[in-house]
Amino acid sequence: MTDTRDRLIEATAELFRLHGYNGTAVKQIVESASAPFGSMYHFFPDGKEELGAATIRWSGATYGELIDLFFVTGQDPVIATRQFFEAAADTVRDTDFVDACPIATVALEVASTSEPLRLATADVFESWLAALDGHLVAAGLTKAQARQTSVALFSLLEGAFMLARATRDDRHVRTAGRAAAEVVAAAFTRRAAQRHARRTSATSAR
Amino acid sequence: MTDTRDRLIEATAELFRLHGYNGTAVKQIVESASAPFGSMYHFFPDGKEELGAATIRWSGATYGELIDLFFVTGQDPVIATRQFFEAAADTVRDTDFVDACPIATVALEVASTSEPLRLATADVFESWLAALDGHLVAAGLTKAQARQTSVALFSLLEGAFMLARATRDDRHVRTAGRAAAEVVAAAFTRRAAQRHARRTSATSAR
DNA sequence: GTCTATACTTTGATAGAC
DNA sequence: GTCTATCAAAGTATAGAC
Repeated sequence: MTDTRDRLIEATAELFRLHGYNGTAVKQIVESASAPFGSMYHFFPDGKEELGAATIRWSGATYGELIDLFFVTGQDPVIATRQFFEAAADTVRDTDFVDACPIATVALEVASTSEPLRLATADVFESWLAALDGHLVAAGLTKAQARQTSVALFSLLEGAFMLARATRDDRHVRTAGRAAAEVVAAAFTRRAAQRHARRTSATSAR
Repeated sequence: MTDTRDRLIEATAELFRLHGYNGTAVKQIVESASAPFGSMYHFFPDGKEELGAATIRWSGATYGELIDLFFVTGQDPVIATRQFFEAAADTVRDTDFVDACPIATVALEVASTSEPLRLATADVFESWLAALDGHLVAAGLTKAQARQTSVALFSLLEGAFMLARATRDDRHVRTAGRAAAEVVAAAFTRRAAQRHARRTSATSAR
C-alpha cells in the first residue's frame, strides 16, 4: 500500500544511481513509478529539483542505516570496517557495478549548479560522518580522532566506488577496505598510546 | 595559434568539470570555444560522445602530469603525498570548489550508460595508478604494495574531493591527505620490516 | 488526487552555401 | 574547413477535465 509519493521517490532513487540527475528525465520517473504525470507536480510543485532533493535525503537516510548495522556498539571497529567494505564490494559486483553510493553521481553533478540539491547532499554526507563519529567515540577515540577517521573512511569508500565502477573491478573496493581497516587500527593504537602516556606521567608526578 | 580542435576540447574540459557530461550542451561548447557549430561535427563525426571521449583522455593526461610533478624520483613519497593533497585542497578552495578531479563527475555519470566513455575514464584512472605505482616501486615498495598504496591514495583523493565539493569545505581534503601520508608511511615501514626479516633469516641460515 | 493533452524550451544532429 | 539555418526528438512544465 505504498502511496504515489513514495513510489516516485523510490523510482527516482533507482534512476539516479544509474543515470545521475541530469541523465534522468521526469518522463522516465513517472513511467517507472507507474504514476500519472500530473501527480508528480502535485506532490512536488517545484518540479524535478524538489523531487531530487527529497530523493537525495531519502536515499541518504536509507543508506545511512547500513552504518549503524555494521558499526554496532561493542563490535570492534576494525572488523566492522573490513566487513563494511567487503559487503559493499560484493554488492557492487553483484549489481553489475550499479549499486555503489546512491547519491555520489548526483552529488558531483549538482555541487556547482544547484544550491538546494548541493545542500541536500552535504546534509546526507554530514549525517553519515556524524553516525560514524558516534560509533568511533563510543569505542574510545577522541572526537577529533573520530572525525579524522570518519573522513578517511568516507573518502576511501567513495573513491574506491568510483574506481571500481569505472574499471568494472570490485577488487579496488576490497583494497580500499584493507587501507581503511589500517587507518582505523592506527587511530586506536595512537589513542591507546595517549592513555598510556597520560597514566605514566600521572604516576611519575606523585 | 591554437586550432579549433584543441579549443573545442579545452572548452569541453572546462564545462565537464562544472556541469558534467549530461549537464553540458554542445551549444555551450561551441559557443565557449568560439568555434562554428559545424566544425565540431567535422572534427568529431560521432558527435558529443566522441568529443567527450577525447576530452576525458586529454584532461586525464594533463592532470596525470601533476603526479610526476610531485612524486619526483628521490623525493620522499610521504612528503610528496602530503604536498599533493595540500596543493589540491588549495586549488579546490581557490576555485570556489570547482577545480577538483577533471573527470570524476563524468566518470560516475557514464559508468553505466556509455561504454566508450566509461572505457576512457577507466584508461585514465589506470594510467594515474600506473604512474603512482612506478614512483612507489622506485622508492622501494614491491609491486603489490605499490598498487595497494596507489589505490588507497586515489580513493582518498577522489572521495575527499567529493566531500569537499558537497560541503564546500576544503579541510576534508587536508584531512584525507594526513590519512594518505599515514598509509604511505605504513607501507614503507612494512617494507623495511620485510627487508630486515629477510636479512636476519639469511644470516641465521649460514 | 488522478490523468491526458499539450505548450514551450532545449537538445543533439544535419544540410548545404560559401 | 567555416558558418548559418533548420530539423526531429527529448526535455520540463502546465492546463484543465474528471
